Amino acid sequence: MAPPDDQAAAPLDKQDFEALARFRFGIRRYLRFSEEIVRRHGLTPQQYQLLLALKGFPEREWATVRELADRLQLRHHSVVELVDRAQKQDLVERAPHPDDARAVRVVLTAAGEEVLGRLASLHRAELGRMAAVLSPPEWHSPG
Amino acid sequence: MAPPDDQAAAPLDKQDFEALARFRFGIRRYLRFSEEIVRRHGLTPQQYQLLLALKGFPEREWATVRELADRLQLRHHSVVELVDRAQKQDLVERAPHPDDARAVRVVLTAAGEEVLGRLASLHRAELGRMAAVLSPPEWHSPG
DNA sequence: CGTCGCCGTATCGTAGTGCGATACATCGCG
DNA sequence: CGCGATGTATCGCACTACGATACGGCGACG
Repeated sequence: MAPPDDQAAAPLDKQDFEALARFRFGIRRYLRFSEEIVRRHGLTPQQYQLLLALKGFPEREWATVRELADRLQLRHHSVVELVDRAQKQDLVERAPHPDDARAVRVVLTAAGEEVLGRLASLHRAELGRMAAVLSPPEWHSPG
Repeated sequence: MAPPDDQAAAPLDKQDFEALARFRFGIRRYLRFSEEIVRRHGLTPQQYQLLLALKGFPEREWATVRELADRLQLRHHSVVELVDRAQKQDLVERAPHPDDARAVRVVLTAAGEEVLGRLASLHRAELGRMAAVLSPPEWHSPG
């Protein structure tokens, strides 16, 4: 009789909107921080994401273009261009895929590894500081 | 003698990189979800953020251009253009500021209010589902 | 009560980047 | 060994955030 506990149906009150807005604000602030610090080191935000996705790839430390497209939530050819630019800056390089001649292994260069180390460290620190704002809101609903 | 407990100094291990990457992946997935659903309703992601920032503004439900620039982490004139586009679609409108003739009150229209309600509801639901992936990582550090 | 520095808003041209459409090579299956 | 499926690359385009700049109201000071 009471509607199912699916929150999607219930209308939002002012508090909900504020929570949603605050969370989005948190994300923006984090990305903004990231962008600034990353640019200071000579890369674009996307390039940092690329490097991080490689180094942080489960099991290995490289990935194919297609895998990256999934992890970065981009189209394949957007990743191609991203890799092109990063390669031009000697952050990553392409290596042949052992099993599939169509695919490409994108791997970090020494230089890429180095910058990433520094940047990731700074990000970890900032994340610790921002944890409160960045945590997704808890709904005061299902009391 | 042991370095201070400031994490920024300690080098990251594979697990840290994976955690960082997973979190960024979560953000991307959420923004991606948001973008898709928002576009399906005829707005751009930025427009949704604008509406949400207005409706979710602490205390009131409107804001000046400058305040929005802070909340959206954009430059003032980027917000101007964003408001221009949103106004053209009848999502928001400009009203004079009671106390300061330089400033502008940006307010939601009825149409804007309506779409926002539906979109915010969907976002709240998705946030519930994604909470696990979206939570900032806890560092296994100071063990 | 007029002038001047300051702040908020708006305009213009530009650069970066993600996308759709398309092309091409390789894989694997019958 | 041909053919659809899959992975990568190319081209042109559109969107949007930005820096530089301009304009107008504001408040303070003499």
